[in-house]
Amino acid sequence: MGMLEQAEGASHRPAPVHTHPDEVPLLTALSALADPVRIQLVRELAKHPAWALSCSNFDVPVGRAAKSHHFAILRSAGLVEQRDQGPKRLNRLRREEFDARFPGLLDLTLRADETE
Amino acid sequence: MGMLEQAEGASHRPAPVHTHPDEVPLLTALSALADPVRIQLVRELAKHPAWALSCSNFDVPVGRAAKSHHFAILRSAGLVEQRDQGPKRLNRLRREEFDARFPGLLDLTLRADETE
DNA sequence: ACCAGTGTTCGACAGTCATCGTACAGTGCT
DNA sequence: AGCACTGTACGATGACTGTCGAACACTGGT
Repeated sequence: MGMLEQAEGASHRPAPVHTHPDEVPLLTALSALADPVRIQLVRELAKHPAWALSCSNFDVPVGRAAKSHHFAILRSAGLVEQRDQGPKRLNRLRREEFDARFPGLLDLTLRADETE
Repeated sequence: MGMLEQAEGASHRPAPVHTHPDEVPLLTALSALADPVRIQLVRELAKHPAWALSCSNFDVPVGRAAKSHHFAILRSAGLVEQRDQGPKRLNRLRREEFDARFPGLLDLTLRADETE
């Protein structure tokens, strides 16, 4: 069985739980971005094309457990979408959708911050 | 004894410490707004003209001590300016200055939030 | 079938934060 | 002088949160 199957691969892994930005309260969005590690994740994510990076590709000064935790928060805030491909979990920044819900907030986060 | 007298009548009270929005890191601004009580304070402040409200005029479900703490955080985030008048401490939302530093963030906070 | 790589979950821990009650300090008024 | 009002400072407390280590689960290749 070595066929190029992408639709029904009998994935025995629970799909990541997502929340659409439209269903995210403002407080949740602000809390998600009010963390240095998560800001770094979002910024690095924005520097690459969608689905280009898996979780392990991010260079943040925390272990895998904490990294997984941060991605869960970013998902529940409607900031990141994840898709499983093989053993990896590819990420995509939800630019348009999030910007439609919270106009300017993502641009603000991505912009170079002189006063840091 | 005092020779360092202020111009206006000898205020023996320490003036509130302010931080200009230009000197506020993004993380500090987001953290300041990532709190339900402070969001409420900012919104209520925006509904009245500048210097119209003293701290005790705000109807938030916390005691005076916590309220004072929240105002200190809002000051240090460049969101609120305070001025003493008599026993009261009048407040003003730093709309223009904060919006120049973090464009759109204040509008985002003040806008009615359907998904709450 | 084993194994290396990837990511999640669990328990535990330390640090931070929001809150309270109380005490304290100014201000203005009588 | 007192007194009422306003706001801050302090200490304590409970809750939340970011972090880790270890165990676990899944995938794909050897």
